[in-house]
Amino acid sequence: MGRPPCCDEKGLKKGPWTPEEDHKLMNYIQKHGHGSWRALPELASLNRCGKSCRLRWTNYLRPDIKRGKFSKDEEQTILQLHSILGNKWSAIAKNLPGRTDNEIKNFWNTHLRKKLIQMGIDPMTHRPRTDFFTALPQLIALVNLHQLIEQQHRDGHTTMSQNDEVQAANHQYTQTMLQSASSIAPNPTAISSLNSLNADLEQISLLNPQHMRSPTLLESTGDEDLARQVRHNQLSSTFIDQSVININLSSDNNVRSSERCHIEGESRKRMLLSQNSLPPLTDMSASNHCSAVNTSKCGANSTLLPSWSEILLDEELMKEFE
DNA sequence: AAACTCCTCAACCGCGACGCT
DNA sequence: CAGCGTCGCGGTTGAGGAGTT
Repeated sequence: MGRPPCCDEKGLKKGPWTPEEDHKLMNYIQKHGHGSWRALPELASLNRCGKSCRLRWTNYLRPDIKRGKFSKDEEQTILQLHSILGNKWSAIAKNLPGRTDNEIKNFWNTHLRKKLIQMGIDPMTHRPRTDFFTALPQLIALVNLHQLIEQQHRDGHTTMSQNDEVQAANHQYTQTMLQSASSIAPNPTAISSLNSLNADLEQISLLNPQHMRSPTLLESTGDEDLARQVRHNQLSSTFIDQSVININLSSDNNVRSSERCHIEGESRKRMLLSQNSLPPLTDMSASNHCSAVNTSKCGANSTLLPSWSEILLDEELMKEFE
């Protein structure tokens, strides 16, 4: 059986709308309202199907549509709502006045999704990806870079530059990632290659004990920039460790959820980070306390634990935390 | 300048939900 | 309750513009 595509009947026009068609549709709806979309094309003298008219109106011609680039605030709202609602574009659009579900969907697919992937965050779960093997080339490049720095060091540079120290801090982070990856490696070959890489890293660390300094110690000796970098890396290491041991914080989150709904978004994020409390790595869509229903009660910006994407894509917050 | 690739976004398609009879 | 019509949603496509070689 199956339903015939609506535009196939009567040879109705498809494809891009002309200014004349737009004008007809706008005029008709402004005078009469859209009424039945099915009946509208004939009444408005348009050789289009009702569906096409509805889409053109809701996504393009509606007078309250906001066009142009998405602001940082809008971006953060989309991230937050997507972490709760998933691909419920129309529900997300309800919290962004003037934006259509189609526009948000396009923005997500062309910008935000890619951005999250680049940052190592799974765009569906909003959690750091645990498939470390896809990141191995970058890790190896980091090791190579470090070896280059080592070489320079041995060649007579007795003090490390700021950049060297930052690289060293990155190295410490890399090492933690590799240790974590080893423990979840899916097969013996992968474990072996990771162990070998990790052994190399340990060698490098032994040669350069500064790399393993604590941020507190670094601060006390005046290396505040490096201390910040190390702290940043330790934050990253923390979530990787969490992923490995798969801590399920969902029940705890459920208890605290209603309180969190009342805390304003930004201060909430800062508070959580200052307490060294991080979002869970398990699936939030299932564990999350503030469902779509609660979202409407609490408002778009103050409902939930921040997701990883919210934290990591909030440039201001990350600057502060570093 | 031409050819090619990549990216964006308007529009389409198919399906499920819902309301009416 | 079943059948039908309509609407709205989410996934996907492809035209055309932008950028690169």
